Amino acid sequence: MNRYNFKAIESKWQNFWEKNKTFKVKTDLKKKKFYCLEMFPYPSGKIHMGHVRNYTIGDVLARYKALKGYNVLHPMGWDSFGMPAENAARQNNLDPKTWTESNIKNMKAQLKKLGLSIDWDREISTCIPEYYRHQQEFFLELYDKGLVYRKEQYVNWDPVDETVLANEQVIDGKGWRSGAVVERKKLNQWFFNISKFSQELLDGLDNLDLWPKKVKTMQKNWIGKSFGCEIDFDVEGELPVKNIKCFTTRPDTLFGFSFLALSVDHEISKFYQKNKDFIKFKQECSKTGTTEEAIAVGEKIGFKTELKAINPLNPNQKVPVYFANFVLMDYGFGAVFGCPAHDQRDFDFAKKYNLEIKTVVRPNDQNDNFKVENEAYPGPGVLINSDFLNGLSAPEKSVLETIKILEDKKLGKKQINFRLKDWGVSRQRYWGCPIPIAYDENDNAYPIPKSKLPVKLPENIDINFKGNPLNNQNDWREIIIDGKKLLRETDTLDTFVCSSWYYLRFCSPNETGYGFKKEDIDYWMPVDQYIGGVEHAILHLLYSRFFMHALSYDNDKFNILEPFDGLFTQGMVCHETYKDPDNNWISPEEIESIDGKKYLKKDKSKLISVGPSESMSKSKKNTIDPENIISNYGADSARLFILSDSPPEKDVQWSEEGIVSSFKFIQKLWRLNEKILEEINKNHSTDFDDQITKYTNKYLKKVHDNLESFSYNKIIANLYEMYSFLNKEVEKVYSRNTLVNNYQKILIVMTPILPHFANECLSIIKAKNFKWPEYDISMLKEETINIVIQINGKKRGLIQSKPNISEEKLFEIIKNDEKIMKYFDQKNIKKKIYIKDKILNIII
RNA sequence: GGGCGAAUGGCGGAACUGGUAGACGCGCACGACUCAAAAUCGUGUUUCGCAAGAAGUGAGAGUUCGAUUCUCUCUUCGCCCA
Repeated sequence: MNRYNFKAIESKWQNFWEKNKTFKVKTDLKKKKFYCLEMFPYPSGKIHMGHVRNYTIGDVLARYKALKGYNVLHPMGWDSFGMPAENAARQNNLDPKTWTESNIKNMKAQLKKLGLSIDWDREISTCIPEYYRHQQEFFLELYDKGLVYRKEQYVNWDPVDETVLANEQVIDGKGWRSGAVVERKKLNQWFFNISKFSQELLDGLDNLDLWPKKVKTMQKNWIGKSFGCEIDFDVEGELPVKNIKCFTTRPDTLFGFSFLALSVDHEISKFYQKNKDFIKFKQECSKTGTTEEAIAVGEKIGFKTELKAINPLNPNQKVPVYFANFVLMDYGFGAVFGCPAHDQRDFDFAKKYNLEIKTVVRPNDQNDNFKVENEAYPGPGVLINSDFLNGLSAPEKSVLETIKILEDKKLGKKQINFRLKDWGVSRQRYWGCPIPIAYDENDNAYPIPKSKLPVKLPENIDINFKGNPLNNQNDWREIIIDGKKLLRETDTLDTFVCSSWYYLRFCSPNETGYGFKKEDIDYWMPVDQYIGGVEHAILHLLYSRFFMHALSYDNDKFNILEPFDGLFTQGMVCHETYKDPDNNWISPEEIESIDGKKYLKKDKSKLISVGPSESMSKSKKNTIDPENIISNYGADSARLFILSDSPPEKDVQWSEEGIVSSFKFIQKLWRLNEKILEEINKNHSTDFDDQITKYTNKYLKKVHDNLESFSYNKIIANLYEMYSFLNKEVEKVYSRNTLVNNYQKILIVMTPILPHFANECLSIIKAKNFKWPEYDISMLKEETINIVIQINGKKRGLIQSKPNISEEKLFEIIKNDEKIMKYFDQKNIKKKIYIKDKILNIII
């Protein structure tokens, strides 16, 4: 008996697929298509277990759909612009391009060893001019449509990386990569007008039935539609200001009004430009970040103006107007009215400046004497101390009612507000897609004519230049357009722009005239199944959706609004963490077990403590290198293990025992294969043929159902069950044809998971041109069924019977069953509940 | 603080629309093979109990003939937002 030689067989099949271009596809209108896409990787150097999981899940689906007869587009590419390349280049004193290219080469070789069914002829890389030139074209298209604009804005500035960070890249007030405390800085930036599509992006979610609910909720919250009211406050004072506009979601709390707060960038600030105290105050404000979190957590500070604001519902009430650090210019109108009793920020502010705190909402279970004391009460309830609004239930009724009153008196109007802000796409970085814009000496922007695209990144730059090396490239910066001497933009595009349309490029990877060919995207788009990590739930997915809206806008030749029909978010790969007595992280490869419980460092020096299983990360050293796993156990073992046990959407625990047992199981399957090959040549009978055919049918149905519902872990369980059935049964003599037929079907449905092993076995039994075997519904009927007998809902027995048995007949059988009859006396039966062929519950 | 989700043996996890809880795997125990070990194969494995039996799906209630599944309250954990 031969041991299964995975090394020889896996490389044999990988070479076969490559040589025959098995997975190469073309646009073919006669065939139904399936576009299976996994999020493309950043070429960081090596693949990690997360990639193995992501691409295995996708590959199972792609191979399944191909066998089902679909024309399957399953491509792979590289999200190859971005900061790590620049950082690595600085460290190793080489250029980002060289570093990136060599990483791609390595990772491609690693991915090939996984045996993925990828059409490598469609490989793309976002950092090459053939890709990003089309991105520049899109940028100019959006520019022409008015969806791109430039404005000066405060940004989150990372002083270490010398770059701008998106709000979501700021974590606890610090840069997500550098960890430096983030500052506020005003810079000229390019923006995509994503907020123009807020409502459309929100509505679109309702039709994405094949997206996880969780992701849709997250996007909904991110877009943040709120319903409220715009109120015009009259003001008095020495400044030439008559009124101030505010947006509020709680106009019903107007009677609790005790101050009005302005953003330091509010136009009224122009009257204070020379006031030293104000300048100092403004500086103080810039120390708090721009995130909503930083504002909520940070201390609330204010600068009192000489203005007084008048309560529109109570003209006798006049309250002070402040500049305050918790008011942002880009939300609402940069002005809010303060109601301390029912908003925590306002409460903190009022406490600090000794302002009135008037309770105007009481919780439903309190009486009208309720008073806010130590913290604001933002919850629902009933309006009190509010004159003609008293008694209204808050917030639903009271908000609507108040808006109506304000509208009638022409003091305000209903308004919808979104939290979603425009997408700042400028990055002060070298390794990104150049923005195709140049400026004259007055800083007027000129788009680079399309005939001059691509704007190529200069090579041979001085990567050690502090800040953005492009600022140092004078030869490159200068450009003459229409006889005018201009200077190029040196900011590059956020890499999220590159990944916002790459799935279109996969449809026509070699098209030179434009980013894609219409007939290709008409055929392939949308992506039928998109698979990736949940960490991209908001940004990447929202930006991609926006990009399609933006391309479709004012364009009758492009009408894709939603790029991803189905979305699946897989869980992370976790591993136990290890520490030595000095509290240093220790990698799993450096330790060994003494008795299965205690661990020592391999040099026997130190006892290791075992920590909780956490998602694999370099910093905690709990990573497992897929390359070692593949060379020790083979790609099929790795695929089998990564799919087994945990459902794909949940985190999976990596364990040494697990991968070893997957490896052993493939060896078992191989021995079974040899056994079957022997049996095929033995005497033939047809006595048992029905039995194996029926079993195979049931198995096919289970695998099919589990494939369709992404329950890949259950397919592995089915596979184990199938093994033990066949291993026991195969020695019964089956007729040759029946055995081969059924075995072939079993092997075919194995190919998505164990492509090398199953294809090898299929070729041994000379199976050719096979398709996905459909199960036969008529063969799924059971001949004997089990009926549970319950007394008062408790299981007391099990009756085997033919299907379709009547209650009377069943009861006749029970009467002769002592084991059941001892539990009750027939005279005491109150009621019998019979669910046909399933259960009989006798109530006594 | 808000939103969403989860909780089932020693562990990962099954259980279709309410109908045999614990499939399958890991681990563990015992047995076979072996001088021995590894590998392999077989048997067993929710808990208590010799057994008959009883209890049992985070806790508590409710609906139901019947609840892991539905409803309410609570606890813990995870993720996202703040």
